[in-house]
Amino acid sequence: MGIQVYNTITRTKEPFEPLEAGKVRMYACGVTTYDVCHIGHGMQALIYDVIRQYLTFRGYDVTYVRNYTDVDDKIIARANGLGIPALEHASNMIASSERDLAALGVQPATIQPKVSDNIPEIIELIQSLITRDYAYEINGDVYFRVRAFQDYGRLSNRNVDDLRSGARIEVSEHKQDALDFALWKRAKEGEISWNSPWGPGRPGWHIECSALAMKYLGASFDIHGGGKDLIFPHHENEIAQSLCGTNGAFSRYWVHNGLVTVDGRKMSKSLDNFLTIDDAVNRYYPESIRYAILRNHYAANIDFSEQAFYDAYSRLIYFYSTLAKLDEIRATHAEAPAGVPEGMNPPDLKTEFINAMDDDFNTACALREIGTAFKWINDVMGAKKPKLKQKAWVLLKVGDEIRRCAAVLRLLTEEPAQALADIRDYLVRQRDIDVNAVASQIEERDRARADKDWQRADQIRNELADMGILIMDTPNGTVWQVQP
RNA sequence: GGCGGCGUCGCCAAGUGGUAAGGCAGAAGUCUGCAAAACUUCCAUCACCGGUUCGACUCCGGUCGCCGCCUCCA
Repeated sequence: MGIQVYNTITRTKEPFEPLEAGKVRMYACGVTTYDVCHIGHGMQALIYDVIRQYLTFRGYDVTYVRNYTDVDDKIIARANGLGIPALEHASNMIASSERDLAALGVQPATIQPKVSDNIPEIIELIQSLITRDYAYEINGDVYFRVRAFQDYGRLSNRNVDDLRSGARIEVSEHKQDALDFALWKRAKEGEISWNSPWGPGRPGWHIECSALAMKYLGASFDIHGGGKDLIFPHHENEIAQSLCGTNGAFSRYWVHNGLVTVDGRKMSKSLDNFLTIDDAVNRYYPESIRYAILRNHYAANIDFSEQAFYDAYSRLIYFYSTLAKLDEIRATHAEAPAGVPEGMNPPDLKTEFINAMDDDFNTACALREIGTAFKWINDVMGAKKPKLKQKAWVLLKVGDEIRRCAAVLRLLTEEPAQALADIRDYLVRQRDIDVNAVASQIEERDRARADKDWQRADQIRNELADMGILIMDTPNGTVWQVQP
């Protein structure tokens, strides 16, 4: 059936067909770089990274642009507070954001342009809007004439008269109409500014995304994404500016991700209920955060709780433990036999994965299919029927398929033994567990077991269990994991 | 007030006009010295009330509750 995408502008799921065969051009709104990123930003970045990655997996040549809005009121205010230039502060925050996303395991976009590097393009677009009479200048400010654009409100399903009745529209004596929004803001005392045909100033919000998207992707492109909270006014305004300022169609598909909530409320700086990415990756194994995000559909809000991360740990331990067993098999059964032994029915993971992801990037269903494949491996691995020698090759093949699919989701990319050790370290730190004490307990238990002193051995195991330590006796000795 | 969305098993979470994926937790079993891990089995009728339909959790109307946007926001 091909890829289906839910398009906000039509409020339906549509077949995805890029403008240019084999190529996808996509844009996602990045962050305004005035402060460190919280996991809501991390979730947004991960979602579009995964969408990009999936489209690549499906054979498209993807160009993915994610901007940095590094010129903005809040940046200026914050920088003034710190006593440093606005762009310097923005640059610090960009660096911080890139460190955060790297730590989270999110890959950078193809192009990550900054507003401050693209002022001429912005001015040019504003100029074009003025020429076409969609914008006007007053005292060094330039505003977009909202009522001049017939289709205004189409994305967010609003009509201008409803907006007018809204109580909280900013009043400005300069605007011709309360709905009009700023394209260019005249510089105030001591503010960072650029020269323009309307005097020194800086871009308003919204215009940068239009200019950057069209500069790097063309006046018409395929996908535009962002958080649900940007639908209005940000994306609505982007559409207005872009369509009115050029002859292009701007974005064809509008994708909006859900938000991270805390106790049901949106995570945001203003509510002061945010968890920064930096804190999050220190507290939780980063992949567990990615898992916790991707087990939901991207458009759903996610309410993070400790439980969400424990669930993620359980699954990751299961996944990596299985992969670790496969690694052992690989080490001892390298050769590939002729084919699949009689009676074995390995899952066609790739097909199931594509079916799941084609349906509006349903990562929740994709993870179910990955889980099913793992279960199959464990089932076959534990079975006596085909000898390991015969089935090893098939097991490894399915394992490789799992890793290829999971990699699209930015999951299971680590070396299994290392991942298991790292997960344990995270849990050890979080629970404040004394690793040396655990080790000596286990040694003592091993001695008791060697003496067949089962009572003592079980007593120690129970003590460890009370601390949340799970003991596993394997042919290669006793290993332990922290109960998530 | 306007616009949009949500309410599915104890918890998390998919989904569909034809009698509800998956995960966590729980129960039983296989395995094990005993466990753990792994595997097997069991575990919901989809907020409420109407309507359309042969048939709705899925469509329509209403009620209740929650959330987002309309101001900066991923």
